[in-house]
Amino acid sequence: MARGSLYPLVYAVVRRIPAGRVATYGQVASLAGLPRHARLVGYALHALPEGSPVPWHRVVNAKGGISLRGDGAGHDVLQRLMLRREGVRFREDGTLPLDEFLWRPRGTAPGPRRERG
DNA sequence: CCACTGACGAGTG
DNA sequence: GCACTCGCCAGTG
Repeated sequence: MARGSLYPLVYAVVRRIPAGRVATYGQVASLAGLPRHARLVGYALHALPEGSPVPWHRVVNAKGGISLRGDGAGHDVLQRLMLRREGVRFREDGTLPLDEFLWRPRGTAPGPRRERG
């Protein structure tokens, strides 16, 4: 894959994330065919403009937390707000229980699968 | 072109 | 669980 064509791949995967679920940078990167390129995912989302059809707020780090830095626009707070509106709950630590809200596309199961609910 | 930085992840001690 | 290190690619000076 030629360099520079990675962004569209990342966006395509992020758009596949259903509401009420979250995905990690590494997971998105892997699904986009870019394993070990978690940084690229974050960088791609960083380049996303406001009003973009890409649900960037559904992407979190492997710790289930918001890694956003001080954008000055409060995007870090916005992400948590957007997720809460989708039914996602945060822990007191400010992190997310990936065991419950981690997006699990068919076939892949990066997290602990629940048996018999 | 080189060096540093940046929405990260995994391994080691 | 925390701190340190390496890897990966793109952007800026």
